[in-house]
Amino acid sequence: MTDDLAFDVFARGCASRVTLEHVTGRWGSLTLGALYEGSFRFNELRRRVDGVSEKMLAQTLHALERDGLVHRDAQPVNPPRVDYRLTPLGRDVAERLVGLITLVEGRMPEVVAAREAYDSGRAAPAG
Amino acid sequence: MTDDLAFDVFARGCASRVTLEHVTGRWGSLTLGALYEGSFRFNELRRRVDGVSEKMLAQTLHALERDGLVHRDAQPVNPPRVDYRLTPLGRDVAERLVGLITLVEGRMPEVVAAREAYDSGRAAPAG
DNA sequence: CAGTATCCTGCAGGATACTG
DNA sequence: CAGTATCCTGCAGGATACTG
Repeated sequence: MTDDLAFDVFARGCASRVTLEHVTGRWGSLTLGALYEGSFRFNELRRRVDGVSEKMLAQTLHALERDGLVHRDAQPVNPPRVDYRLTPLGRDVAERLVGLITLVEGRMPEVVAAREAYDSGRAAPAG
Repeated sequence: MTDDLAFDVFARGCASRVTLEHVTGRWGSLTLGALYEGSFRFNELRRRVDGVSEKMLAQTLHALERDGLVHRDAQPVNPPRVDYRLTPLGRDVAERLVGLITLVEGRMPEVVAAREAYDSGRAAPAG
């Protein structure tokens, strides 16, 4: 019974699935990664989050803000100035995310070796 | 300078980006989560990974196997029997993934509260 | 600057049928 | 059982133009 918990928790936990997708999704993870470095304005983020479009960055930031991971600080000046930064919750999440990323990064030699073994096994099967 | 490292590492590290997407993607994360519980056959996994199609499970397992995260054990019997389980590398990655998931799961009350605050702020702005 | 609105397209991924 | 092959569709997400 107990060994089902860890899995069930994210296979069925629908509300958290949505948040998890915001966190681990392509733009979500990159945005959290960028904000882990500090506070940035919208267009600074656009430059940091390589390849993101205006639309997707806006959409991503809304999702993360709504989930309480990112704080949006809009200063009532002209021209507008809006700063984004992680909330304490966002920082905790980003920390774990960066930990996962760092682990995978550090193990890429193993991954690359596995890929080569896999590909050569396929190219010349059974030998 | 040093504060750029953690971010650059995954913004630009293309090879790892691909692996990261396998790990954090919808079916990849669920499959790793399932295999974190133990070893399973193809159709057992289909039942455990809720909502996955044959095609996507096959595709996901290939990617994870090629990355060296999952081991495929095909026994030469009839009818065929194939067991999938995590490699040591896969286990390390799944551990961090489950850690991230567990963190988000545990903090969902905060997320839900943030959403309610966000939504009511939108419904009745400035108040 | 910090976005929103609209249009459009490629491809993730589902459904279905078939195979060793 | 453990897949592969084919067809098809919805929507993620890009491009472009516009706004407070």
